[in-house]
Amino acid sequence: MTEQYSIRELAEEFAVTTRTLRFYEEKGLLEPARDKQSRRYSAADRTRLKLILRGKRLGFTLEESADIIKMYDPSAGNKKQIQTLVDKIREKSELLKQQQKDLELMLVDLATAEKRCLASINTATAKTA
Amino acid sequence: MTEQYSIRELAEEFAVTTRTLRFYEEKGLLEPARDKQSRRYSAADRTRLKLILRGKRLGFTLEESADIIKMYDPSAGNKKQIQTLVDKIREKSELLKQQQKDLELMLVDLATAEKRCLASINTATAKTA
DNA sequence: AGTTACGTTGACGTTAACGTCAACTAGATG
DNA sequence: CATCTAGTTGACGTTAACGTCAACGTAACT
Repeated sequence: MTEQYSIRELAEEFAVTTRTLRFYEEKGLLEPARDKQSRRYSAADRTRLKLILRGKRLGFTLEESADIIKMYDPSAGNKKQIQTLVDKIREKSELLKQQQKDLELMLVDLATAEKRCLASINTATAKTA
Repeated sequence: MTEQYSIRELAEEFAVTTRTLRFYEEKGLLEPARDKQSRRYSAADRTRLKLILRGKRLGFTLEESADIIKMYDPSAGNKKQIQTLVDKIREKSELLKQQQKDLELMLVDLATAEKRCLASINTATAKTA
């Protein structure tokens, strides 16, 4: 069957515009086949889109997402290229760990802030009551 | 004592440019005092900058960071405003949790990719040896 | 007085990631 | 046949977050 998707199907599924999908193609992040004129997206394209959007949610640029996606490609170049990739992966991991720390801190802060807000509401209500 | 910082001191400490600090001020994120002409940053300004940069690392826009910083302000408005803030906090928390999931997934993926790369290097070395 | 260091306010330039037309094609349908 | 409904390719517009001058102030050395 090798599932196929029209540009609109894929766009709707991931809540992006068709313009976005064409833009990603321009940037070399997607390479859909063609049915005459129209683009036909494969399951692989769908996966790549998923990875791109996950990268976006984490604040990666498209170029960075492209790099990350390349890491999934088993046909990576020669020894030096591979080593470079490994180094990049290590860098990314460090960054991600930092982000996790930041996230935890912020979650704690937000929880504290929420408690303060709720307390403030109660006080206000008590006063008015 | 109430520590004070010049624009350059603060910029260097956080590895940003002075332009960035002035830009944040334009956007209402910082409000340094003035010594004649020059800006004098307080410990509070320093903390806000820290929060802004933490937000940046997590992919928040400056406006979003501004909102988050407001949550730290105990003098938050009336009941409705406070409730709105609480709602925002909840939304943020959900987003952050999603990010954590994304991060974990990506870290797993990167680890797998690294193993593949290393294996690939070994194979290549074995061949050449 | 000259220059060196640090600061200031405009104001225009830049990049990423799309948005938003316009003008066109190709197939399906009343 | 006309008119939807998807799709296409330009090409210019937009926003955020600064970068990059230019032209100037001031305070301290030397």
